[in-house]
Amino acid sequence: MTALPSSLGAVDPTSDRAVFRQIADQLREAIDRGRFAEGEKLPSEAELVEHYGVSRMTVRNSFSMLQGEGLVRAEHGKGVFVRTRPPVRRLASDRFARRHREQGKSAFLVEADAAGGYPQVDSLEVKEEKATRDISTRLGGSVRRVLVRRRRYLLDGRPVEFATSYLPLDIARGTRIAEPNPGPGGIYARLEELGHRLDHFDEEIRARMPTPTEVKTLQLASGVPVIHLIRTAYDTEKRAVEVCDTVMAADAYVLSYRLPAT
Amino acid sequence: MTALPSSLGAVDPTSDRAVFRQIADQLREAIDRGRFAEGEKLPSEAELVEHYGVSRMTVRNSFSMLQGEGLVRAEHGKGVFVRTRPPVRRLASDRFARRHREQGKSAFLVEADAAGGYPQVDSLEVKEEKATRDISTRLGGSVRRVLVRRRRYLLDGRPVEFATSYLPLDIARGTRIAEPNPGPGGIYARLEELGHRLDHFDEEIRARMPTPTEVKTLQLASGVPVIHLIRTAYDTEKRAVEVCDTVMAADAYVLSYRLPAT
DNA sequence: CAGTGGTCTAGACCACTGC
DNA sequence: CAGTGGTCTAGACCACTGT
Repeated sequence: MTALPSSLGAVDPTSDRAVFRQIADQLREAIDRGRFAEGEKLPSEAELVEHYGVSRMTVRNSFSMLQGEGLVRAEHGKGVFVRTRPPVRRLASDRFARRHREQGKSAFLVEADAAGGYPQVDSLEVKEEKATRDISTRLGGSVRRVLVRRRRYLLDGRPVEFATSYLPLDIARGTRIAEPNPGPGGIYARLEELGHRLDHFDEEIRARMPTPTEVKTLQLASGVPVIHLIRTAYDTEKRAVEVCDTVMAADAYVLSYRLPAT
Repeated sequence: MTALPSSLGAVDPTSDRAVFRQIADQLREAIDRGRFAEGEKLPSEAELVEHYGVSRMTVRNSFSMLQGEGLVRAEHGKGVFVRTRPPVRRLASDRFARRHREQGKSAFLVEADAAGGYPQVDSLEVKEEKATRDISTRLGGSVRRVLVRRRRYLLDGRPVEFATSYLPLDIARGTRIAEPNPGPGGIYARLEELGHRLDHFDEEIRARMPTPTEVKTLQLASGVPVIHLIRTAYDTEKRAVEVCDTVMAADAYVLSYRLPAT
């Protein structure tokens, strides 16, 4: 018996529960009980191999489970660590309020202010494209080509959100919206200046596991889902003037909405 | 060379990209391109072992990746299949509208109507408990004990949602709310009859990987996250009258909200 | 350098499925 | 029964980390 820094028990090879699951159970419980603190290193694979008297694959299989649950992260050459919860951004339902736009603040800045982090925007791309069927439908059905604005948002240097906006060409072409920097208050402020007074936004929310591309772009740890939000902006004439497709690292966000009871 | 039903290529063992990742990439691309349709069986482990000339562990590692991404599911003794997308429930932001309550419909029934599925509720538990700090805070801070209502919702026989409601005892004790079946229109209808006219709801939304308990309760496939929604109901006197903690299978839901632009 | 996790092999036995 | 995935062993070599 090695004297592990923790008090992990033994496994029962005759149990119905697979050995690697038993080991994962014990580690998970130890983490939940605070036996291993956030950011702390778990016993190495070699230590667990010796402690439990199993092969390395079995131990790795256990770690693999815990990674899939988002409980731990492995660092090559260093060890396996209990995942720390990153600071979250709370998206309030007033984040598109006109008073913010009139103060020259874009929605992302409003949120960053609230979170107290340092906001950045990068990998900006602005171009014209053919609208997909879905985007065309959301924009009212008759839109063929759109202005596309892609950008990635970072908070304190960490990528947290990847967003793509689609606007009908007859609205956006040749305006400040078609420039990389749309100016104070963001594109919603520009839309209102162009006479499209905003009435409301519809937001659709899904959650799923990220694609490999999203894992790269958002530098996601394994076991972290993404929140996929599709927002459509409507002006007071009931016209859809923008669709924004956003993918967010789920561990960095809490969305917040207020619903009327009437 | 075996003649696989698909046209999967070869792998480059000298590449920087690990062999099991290359295999996963090829399978993922084949799936994305529709080379394997939804619900279709992928080549067996043995077939891929022979096709790529690698060991079984390497192939299993590839499958493991795709499972983590929610792309495929393995069925013991049958094979590995492309995951089918279940019908989703769209939760509209008017699901708590008074007009529905007045028609005797609970929110879940309203949604099920819209989705066209067959709704069920099971594992109902109603009891009094000590409030956690978090629940107490959400209910205004001074609440010690609460009435707790736990239930699981099923759609067409599949568990999709697990919900727990917390209500202050001075409101709920001795009323129909404390009974397993609260009657037509659900507990919100009873609250209004008791004089707590509802004003609005605040909803907090998170997404994360499920705990092992949630995997069991919701019969979740691997690679499926959960949406965690915490709703607080307020009456017209600004009092929090209920907190509802809901965990949903993310592949079965699209949440939908309308935000004012003002 | 020693210690860590990342990848891979070549087997083995088991449990589940469908014929 | 043959075919499938589930689990496990006992090695091997590699790349990355910190001293």
